Amino acid sequence: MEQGLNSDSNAPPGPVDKSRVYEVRPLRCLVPVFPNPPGMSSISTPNPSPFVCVPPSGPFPPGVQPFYPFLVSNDSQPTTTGGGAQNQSGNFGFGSSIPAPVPLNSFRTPTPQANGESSRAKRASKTRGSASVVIEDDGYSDSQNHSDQYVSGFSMHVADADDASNSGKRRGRPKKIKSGNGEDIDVESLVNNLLTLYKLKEFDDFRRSSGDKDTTGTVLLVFDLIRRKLSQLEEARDGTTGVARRPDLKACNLLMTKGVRTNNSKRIGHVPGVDVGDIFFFRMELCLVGLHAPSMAGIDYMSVKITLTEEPVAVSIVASGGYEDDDGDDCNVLIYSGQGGVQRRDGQMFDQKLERGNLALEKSLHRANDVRVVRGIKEAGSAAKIYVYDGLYKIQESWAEKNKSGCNVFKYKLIRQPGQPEAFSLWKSIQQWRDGNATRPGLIIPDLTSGAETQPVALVNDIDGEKGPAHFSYVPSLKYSQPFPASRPSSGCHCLGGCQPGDSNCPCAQKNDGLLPYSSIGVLLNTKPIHECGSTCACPPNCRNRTTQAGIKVRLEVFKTKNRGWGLRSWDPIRAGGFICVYAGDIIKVTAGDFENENDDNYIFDASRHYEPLEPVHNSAASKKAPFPLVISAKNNGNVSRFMNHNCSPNVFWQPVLRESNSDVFLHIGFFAIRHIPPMQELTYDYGIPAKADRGKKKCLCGSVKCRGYFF
DNA sequence: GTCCCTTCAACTAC
DNA sequence: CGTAGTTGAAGGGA
Repeated sequence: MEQGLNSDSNAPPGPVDKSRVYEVRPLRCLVPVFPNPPGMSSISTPNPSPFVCVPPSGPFPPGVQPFYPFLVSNDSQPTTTGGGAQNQSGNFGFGSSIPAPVPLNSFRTPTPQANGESSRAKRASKTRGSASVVIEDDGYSDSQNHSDQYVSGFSMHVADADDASNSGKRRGRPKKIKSGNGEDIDVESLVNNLLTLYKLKEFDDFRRSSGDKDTTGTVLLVFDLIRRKLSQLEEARDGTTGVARRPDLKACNLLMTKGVRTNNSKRIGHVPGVDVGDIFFFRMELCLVGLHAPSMAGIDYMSVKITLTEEPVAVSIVASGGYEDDDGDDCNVLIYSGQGGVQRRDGQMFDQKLERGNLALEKSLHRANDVRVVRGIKEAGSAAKIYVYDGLYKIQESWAEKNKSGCNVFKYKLIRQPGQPEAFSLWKSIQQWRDGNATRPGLIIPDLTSGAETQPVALVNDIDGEKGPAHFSYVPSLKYSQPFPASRPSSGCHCLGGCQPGDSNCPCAQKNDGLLPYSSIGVLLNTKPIHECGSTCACPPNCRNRTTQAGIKVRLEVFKTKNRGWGLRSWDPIRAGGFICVYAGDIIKVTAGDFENENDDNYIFDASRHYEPLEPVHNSAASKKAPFPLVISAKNNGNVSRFMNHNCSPNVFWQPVLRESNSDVFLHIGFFAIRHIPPMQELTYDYGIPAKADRGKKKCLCGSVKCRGYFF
């Protein structure tokens, strides 16, 4: 299955260790031994010896000791005299006694029969499905208060969850949600509609077991749509506090029970449809695409049959800072702690055991199979954790050491396999650029906006010697001299603390079908033209219904592409639905009629063009019907969006954003992420096809499989 | 199949 | 902003 251990031509230089023993016979016949004194990390030794396997009775190579750290019972180790690690936790050795062969599964935890009473008590206190809330807030913290008001039709609670006490009774999973006026809102049908829309009804076993980019993309997309919809609906109910609400779990569960998932079967190595560098915002997303199956656990493993016996091997890990891992400078090295050793309830620590994931990692060390690594990143200033698929690693060595509580912890040193795209290391680099600890290579200007935006926008060229794009004036927004006329006069809202999702009296929410179009962190929830608050609204500038007015929130850079001139990309990860920027420039047309691009202006935004429906964006074709003919030129005046290139498979789309005041309507163009966009991935959108598509046609170099071959 | 257990979540409250 | 407390879902294993 996998190549031999030392066949890797890219292995780091160093003497080949002939003492390594690679037994074909089952490992249970071998005893792992460690070359270093117990408790000492081999990282710190000048010439670390590799982990070796020898027969349990010896002979041992010089400097190695038998490793029996966590013996749990005497009967599994008949010849020891010390009675196991509990009695001699400071000493991994065996003094003068040499142990007899012990199967590795002897290290497994004995079944906790003695704890029957406590587990019974735990069981009795556990109720199920009794939360009074089913539809959730958006996954990210909302600094604004929930409204206390009910919104008719959107306030929800679990239909059968009137009993929140610990009665001990188990309840079935509620499938329906009851609105405030007693009307059932069927989440099932909501989900079913989405599945039909995205053709996930006929999800076959092949797609389920083995994915591709389309499949993973669609599954993640529908997950996020459900999650966001649940959030939006829940926000519209009254603000229940003190209830842990997890739309991510519910969205995942809905999909899982319908079999909408991919890469269902575990595998060693890459997962089809997931690229190195792809980012995720929830652990459940890792489950759904088969990158990492456990919903919480850090180590995923599978059983592999070797000749007669089966043994576990690790397939993926999530390194998320849950244990006291060393955070070294080398992004290609990961020191990973084994699992267990801590009681989640009270934080009590005890020795880790060579079982489950730990055993699998140990086996994977010997089998030298690839292990996928997902890095969890906690961004400063953000409560959110982001997961980055960092590609394939191999386990180089393992050892045990004592943690701060004096308990034994397994450690595994993983080495990133060479030849993979930058992923986690890129995040580290960006962090350095941001902190000023390193200069962005190829940096020309730190901020080409000269402070016009809330975030600096770097100008970078690490391709050739060109010093920048042709001159233009940076303007952060669209300046109207002549707004569009409103069909009916609009009065602003009176939401002094900002528009709240539960406020049925807010006229701005009403314009958006009663639901605010943005989540609390500015993620777009709608697929219709957005009605934002305008100048006659009383809400403050940080109102969430002014998301596109608040300016750019991500750190962007304008960079020289290889073959498509200048482009735009982001240092920050961008969530699906996340706001990026508006299209700024000069309005050159606000009246009906065909627009003729007579000056071969390459910086035209034309809302009246035809746009192919974006499969990933629900109802995108309908939403692209801008209510007014708007043509913007960013040739002389513009913002970052003038650098966004065309792509036939874009990762950004635009939405009409309407801001009304009295009898005036100001139409703006907001750009949002179609899917999660990792840092430094070029931001592109579909330029669309003008009504007169006979001139100005340009050769498209987007390189996507769906490339039309040209753009305008 | 069921039930129980474990688990580098994600949230809210203080 | 740290952390303590709360509620969890999936999958392994018995």
